[in-house]
Amino acid sequence: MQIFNSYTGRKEEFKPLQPGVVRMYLCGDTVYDYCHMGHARSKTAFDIVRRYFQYRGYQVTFVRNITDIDDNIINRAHQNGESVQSLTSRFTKAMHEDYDRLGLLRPDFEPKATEHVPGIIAMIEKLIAKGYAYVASNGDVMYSVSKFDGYGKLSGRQLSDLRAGARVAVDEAKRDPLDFVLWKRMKPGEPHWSSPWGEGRPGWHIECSAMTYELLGARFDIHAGGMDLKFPHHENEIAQSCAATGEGFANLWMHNGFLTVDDEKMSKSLNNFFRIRDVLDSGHVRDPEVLRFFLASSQYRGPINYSIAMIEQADAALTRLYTALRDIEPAEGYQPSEATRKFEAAMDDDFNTPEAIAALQGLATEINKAKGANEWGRASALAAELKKLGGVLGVLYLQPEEILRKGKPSSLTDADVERLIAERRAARVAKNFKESDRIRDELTKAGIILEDKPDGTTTWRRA
RNA sequence: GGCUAGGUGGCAGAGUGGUCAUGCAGCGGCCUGCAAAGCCGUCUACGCCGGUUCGAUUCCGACCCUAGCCUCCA
Repeated sequence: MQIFNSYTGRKEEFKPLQPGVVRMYLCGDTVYDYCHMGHARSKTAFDIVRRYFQYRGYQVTFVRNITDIDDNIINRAHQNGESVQSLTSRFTKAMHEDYDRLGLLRPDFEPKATEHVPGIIAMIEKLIAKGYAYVASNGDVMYSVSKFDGYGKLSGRQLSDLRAGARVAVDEAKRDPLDFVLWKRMKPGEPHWSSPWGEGRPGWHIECSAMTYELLGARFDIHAGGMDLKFPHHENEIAQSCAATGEGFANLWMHNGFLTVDDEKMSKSLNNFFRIRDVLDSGHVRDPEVLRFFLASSQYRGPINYSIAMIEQADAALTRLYTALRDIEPAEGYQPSEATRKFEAAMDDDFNTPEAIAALQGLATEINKAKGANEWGRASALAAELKKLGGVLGVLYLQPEEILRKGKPSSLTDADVERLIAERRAARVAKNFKESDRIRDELTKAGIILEDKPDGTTTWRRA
């Protein structure tokens, strides 16, 4: 398997630290609001990575953290007039609901920053002891960026460039404008923990370093997250972890590209964001699988532009796959066809999901041909293969009829549809095509698409 | 300004030094009472300018454009 390593800037052959085992860490969310489509993009991308490793026979340990203490959380809780704890537990629950709907596998470990404060403190102590950190004049503990030789390597920056580009006013307490906070001294009314530097709370970057160390050890295979985390978050993690342990850190860095809206980054600060739940409940998404399929339709490192039109394209493509699976019982076992080879070759090449999907679509064509030729055994074997490969992308889990009969809100219930189809059938038997076409028009207007089969029966689906 | 990605046909989106992505949409055909679904076929694509080459969308160089990061952010 070739994977693009953000740290070296090129594709590399994947070599796990331990044969047959993949240990990976994905930066999770700060739980102070509902998850948006950008979160969905990142989480889905690495859910597919995880599933593919599993498909390839690796034993995967997947860690995704929850940031449940930071400035945004404290501010939001204050605005809402609720406790930090109440806010974070509310949005953690909402996050799980959204991610479950998207079919994301739950992480093996989902550490919370507030539950790892002792580990965080221990790591900061180590950094101070080794001379990488200092207590600033305002009582905060800072990381001294200039002490760490490799600083800037991940994001391809020089310290001098960073200093020149720094737009923030120099903080008096910092020895260097690029130094960042490891431990924040307590402010009145904020959650706090005891530490050797007095009451306070952890900075954002240190939690990931501490939690990866506790759950995965000093060295692990993959550290993943969104592009925007590359600098400064991941750069800082590297500085913290490498300095503290002296053993190195993640073997490989993976960063997903952004989800854009109107070709602009979607983000909280631009106020152009779509929540996952709002999109799923918008009436444009037949089933959350459509959203997953949409997200898988472009390679994880590139941008993906969100719009209703794109969702509809994904819906059409997914409908085609499910249509192929209709009326066949997937075989128990099967001999992998050329499609599996293509799928694996695509996924082996840095998780090229669009090309992998092309392999799925080729399989759908083969199934349809087999059906047309009445080769049901072959169709059944291919269907099993299609479902298996779809499962790696997290799609094609549903019964075809089930998903095809979901659709936009309609004035007709399933029972109404069945009744009208029966009436139409009677008219057709009587060769009263004027009447049968009238009924079909009525159904079409209600968003119901009919498909007559050679045996006289009719199947239907919603547009 | 610095750094990093990227510019492919109506839309989305892979890929490749010299026959094919794929899906949707369009067009023609088969099938159908007619449709739908399906199958077959089809459609002047590779930002601009140079260079290397027998041959470049694919390699090299310049340029233009877009997005992202440099500040919380998936």
